[in-house]
Amino acid sequence: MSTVPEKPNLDNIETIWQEIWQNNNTYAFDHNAVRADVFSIDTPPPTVSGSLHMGHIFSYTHTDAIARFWRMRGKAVFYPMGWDDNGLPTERRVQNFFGVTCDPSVQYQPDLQPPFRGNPPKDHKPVPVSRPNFIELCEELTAQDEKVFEDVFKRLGLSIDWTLLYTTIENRSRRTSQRAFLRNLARGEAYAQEAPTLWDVDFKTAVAQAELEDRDRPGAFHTIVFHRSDGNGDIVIDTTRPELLAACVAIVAHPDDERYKPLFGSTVRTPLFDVEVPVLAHPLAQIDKGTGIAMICTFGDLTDVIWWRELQLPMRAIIGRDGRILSEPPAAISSASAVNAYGQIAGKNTKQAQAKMVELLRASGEMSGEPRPITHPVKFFEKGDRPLEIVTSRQWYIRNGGRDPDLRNALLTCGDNLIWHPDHMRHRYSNWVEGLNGDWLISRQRYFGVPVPVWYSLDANGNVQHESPLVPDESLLPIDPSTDTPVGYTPQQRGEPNGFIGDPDVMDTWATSSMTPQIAGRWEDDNALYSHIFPMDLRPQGHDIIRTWLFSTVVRSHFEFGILPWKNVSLSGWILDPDRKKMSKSKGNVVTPIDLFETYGSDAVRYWAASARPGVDTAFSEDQMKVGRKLATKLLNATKFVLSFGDVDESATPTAEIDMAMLGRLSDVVTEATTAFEQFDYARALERSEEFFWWFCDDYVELVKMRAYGNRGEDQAASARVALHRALSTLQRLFAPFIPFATEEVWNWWNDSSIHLAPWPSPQEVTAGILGNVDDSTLSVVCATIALVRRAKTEAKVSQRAEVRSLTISGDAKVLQAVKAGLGDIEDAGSVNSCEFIEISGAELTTNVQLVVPNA
RNA sequence: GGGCGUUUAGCUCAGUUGGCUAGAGUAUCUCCCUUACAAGGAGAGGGUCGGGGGUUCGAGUCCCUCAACGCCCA
Repeated sequence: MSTVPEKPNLDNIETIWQEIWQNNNTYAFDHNAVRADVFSIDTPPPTVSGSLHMGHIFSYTHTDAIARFWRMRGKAVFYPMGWDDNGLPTERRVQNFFGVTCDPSVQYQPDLQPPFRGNPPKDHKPVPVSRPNFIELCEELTAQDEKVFEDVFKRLGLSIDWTLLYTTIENRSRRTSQRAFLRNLARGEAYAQEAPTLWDVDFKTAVAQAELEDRDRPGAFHTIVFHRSDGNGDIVIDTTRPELLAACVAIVAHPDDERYKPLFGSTVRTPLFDVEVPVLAHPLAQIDKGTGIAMICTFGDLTDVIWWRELQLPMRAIIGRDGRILSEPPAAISSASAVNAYGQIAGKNTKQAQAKMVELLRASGEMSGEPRPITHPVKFFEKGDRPLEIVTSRQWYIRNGGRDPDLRNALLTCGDNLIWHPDHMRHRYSNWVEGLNGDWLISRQRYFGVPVPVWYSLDANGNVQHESPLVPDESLLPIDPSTDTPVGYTPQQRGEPNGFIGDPDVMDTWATSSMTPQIAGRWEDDNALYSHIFPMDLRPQGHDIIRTWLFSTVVRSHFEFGILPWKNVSLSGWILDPDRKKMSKSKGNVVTPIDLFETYGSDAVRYWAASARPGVDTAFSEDQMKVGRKLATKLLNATKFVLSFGDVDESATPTAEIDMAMLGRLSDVVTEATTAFEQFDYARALERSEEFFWWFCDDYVELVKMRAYGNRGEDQAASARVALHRALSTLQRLFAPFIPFATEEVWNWWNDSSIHLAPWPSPQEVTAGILGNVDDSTLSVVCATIALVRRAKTEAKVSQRAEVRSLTISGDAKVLQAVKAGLGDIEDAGSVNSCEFIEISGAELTTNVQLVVPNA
């Protein structure tokens, strides 16, 4: 028994159904389902201190459509959500909100009250709090942000099982991350090393290769005169960083450079600082760059690091972690005038130091000519505002193949074995892995993150014993070495001779995010669950984080389990504004999702997203949302029409050729949509279903409408009605993954349970009971005939309702036979009073329409 | 500099191993209040498939080349 509203509409359906789904646990994962019956998704956890934008709406809709398809296919869908609240963006937000700063040396204080909750005055000096207290404040603040995110995603209609929710900073995530790290450490996959490290002087942290970006910056070549030690003249070199002259350890030219070949092996003295440095050959020196000979400093750029390592040069660092020139000169700078020169740059930032060096070199006559401006690429932290410096420090690394060809090949094979959607995205992965030039630096000199879970013992003199870190038992995780005490020590021994200290650093956010399958699947906390969902079926994500999130997850899974973390990975494209520019806040062209939900409805916004083919950059288009809204409205009205005939014997079989042919076409559509979905091509599934649906409404329904009302007798009506029912049921289910609210609404008019738990339609059920092949050409000819009648009426500028006095149809025998099979429907739909047939052998379908002329 | 992608109607895009006259939506124009739907329907016009070359009986589709745009990496 169906209940159809008098005037169906889409108002408020999001609110209504989202609450019902929540109360009925419609999307609950079945924890008892065995692996073969599960479809598991490694959902990207959005950064909660940011905001949800159209890019999120876009890509999460794609995943949701896929999740809904597999759920209807009978899979237990493991579809968790996570919030990424671990990391720098949250840290900054929390500092600004509460007026605190994190200081790992401070003691934990239970029930700490921050000085402010929002808007601290500008002159407020941040209050230092312990790392555990800081994390508590982060959790308090992110909880608010997370509620907003949750509401948006629910409004969008994501079929998440919210009981599986995780955050990347909560206890469970910290435990998982630390456990994985300790196992990496035990197996030698993680190690600490003192090494030159790219350093952001504002954030005061090391950064990894994956977080770098090149930015073109203005610079200038300065020509500086070095003096040959043997007194036989000078050598002029070009450098963009004269302020690093005091850090110079050698000068270098290309081994084939005839100009400098005779000088290799000799030495020169640096201007001002009078340090003797060798003239060396290395293939990375560029013959055509500047004078072709460069100074090597510790360190101006990554090439300096390579030269320093490969040519085994001494260390003469002059830049500190604050980005300023160190107060003490390197030991090699010894003469009084050299020390004096150094004193004039000590304490300055690099820009000030450069100006001073230029001044000094000019005064001494050791700079030739004026600086020559150039534009060159400079390394930046992707979130940073100043060029990175290179400082030497002790850092933790996880091996990633950057220094080990065997591991690199193994990880390349991992990429080869993944199924990529779209396939060409696999090149992004292999390009990245092939270009790695070092291991993955995971320590960050930050606070709000997962602490590196180790301590170090101190010897009798209080020296740190880095070579033998103290590690906690896994059962104690998560720990914070800044407040927890290692086994065998007392808290009072922290920092004392023969005592201990904690590692002060936290891990990179990717070191935790790379564990999302393990965090969501409760690895080691609930191994039964984990075995049901891992390795996962799908990792959906943006292609911008292939080098970070995707790659790091592959690395961790490779080390811990020796297998890929997922079978499939799908990459969504970018959202472009109508000018085909990438949408971004700074351009001011960002639209708020909630406003669009209000204006067009969630289904309409989803329709726009789902129309975009996998991986393709897509223009933001409100027009497309309007089309989506039309589709949803049309489905409501079509449903109202089909259900208006009352209950239908669902077990009956259509008998009219037209009806059977329509179902034959629909059955093909089901096959195509199913195949497309199985290949993760939701857009194709939608397109095929939609194309059929509009044809169904415009042609088929119009053809059979009068017959369904009973114009041609009860048997004929029954055939049309059962065909309409079957088609409707099928179409509603085909659209369910895309427009979940509207489909649930209409399904609810004639079914008791949720459409989202209904079985995905099969081609067999659509054509059940229809024996033998139905000749589709009958339907084609009938539709073509009625189209010709419509055109005649349009050309005569009369209503489609106008009567046709007589319709003459010509064509060959086959055509006429087809027309006759659907003649009743043609006459009804075209208001045709009488028909004549003219058989012409081999002729195509033609018609002659004689209209009833009004008032004639 | 290396890699990848895109280029089809005014706009947004389909077009699967080469195969009927290259399609859809949208926009534009014309007509129609028609008993599921005017938040609708019927119809029309609109394309040198980025340029050039090649393979083939046949190329939007395959090959070569050039160009523009976009992304990734160095």
